Amino acid sequence: MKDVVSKCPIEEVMRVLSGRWPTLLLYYLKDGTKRFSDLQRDNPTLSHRMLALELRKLEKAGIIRRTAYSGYPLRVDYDLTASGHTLVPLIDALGDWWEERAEGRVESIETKTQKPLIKAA
Amino acid sequence: MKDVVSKCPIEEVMRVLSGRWPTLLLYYLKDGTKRFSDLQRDNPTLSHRMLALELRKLEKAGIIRRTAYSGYPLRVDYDLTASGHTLVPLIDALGDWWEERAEGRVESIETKTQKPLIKAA
DNA sequence: TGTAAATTACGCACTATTTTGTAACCAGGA
DNA sequence: TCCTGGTTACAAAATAGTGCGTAATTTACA
Repeated sequence: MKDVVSKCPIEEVMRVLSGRWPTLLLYYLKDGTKRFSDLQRDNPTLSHRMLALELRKLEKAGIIRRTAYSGYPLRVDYDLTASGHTLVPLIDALGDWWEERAEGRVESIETKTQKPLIKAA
Repeated sequence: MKDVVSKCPIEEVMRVLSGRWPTLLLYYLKDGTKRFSDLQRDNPTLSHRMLALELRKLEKAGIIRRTAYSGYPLRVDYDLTASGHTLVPLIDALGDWWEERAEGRVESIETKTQKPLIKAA
């Protein structure tokens, strides 16, 4: 992650979408506006720190929009931008691809050491 | 990464595609068969060990195929499976999406601390 | 009436966990 | 012995979790 200038758009999208949370958040948000605390409740295994970090990242990437209201008890809304909405079907397509290619597969993605198959030349 | 059974296909694809290397390797391989050493040469910033690990992961995910030949200076070929090939355009779509949404943007993805905007309720 | 407590969305410092890099080693064949 | 592809052990680095602090206003309660 030393490269400041990355030439490839794919590398850049992946930098934003990599990890467990970005796509998950995308999914919680695609149905409408949510508050920080909603997202926390929706996913208890995501720490508030991570949530804040991921939300910022997605915001900078122009995928979500953050709206803060002055007043107490404090309130901040998050929702998808237009860009964010166009992203959803692309991610869906990946999910569909996975399911198709997973037909009949039982192997998990766990990395176990395995003996390589040897084919003759 | 405690979840052994992940319900969501999107979560699973992202587990495979997350990080710098998977999509990159996909790109090096989409033009045809490559050997381990080719891939090493193509991307010098990717360590020997990482290359081996990523290749295994992609293989288990059914994206690439590994073919080992018994014979002299040892030789192993990698190429995309049929599934792998159908994945390429989906990743391309993400790249295109990024470029479109990036129009006119100068902001990098660097995470700087920034004061939140306050809107009135 | 005064004051303490609760509320919400984080920031910060510190720790734990995971991922990645380094380097050394291994196996099989000419 | 050298070569290729790969593994293992250990170190370094990146990433994620924990828990406290805070702001400004309302509510709780003696």
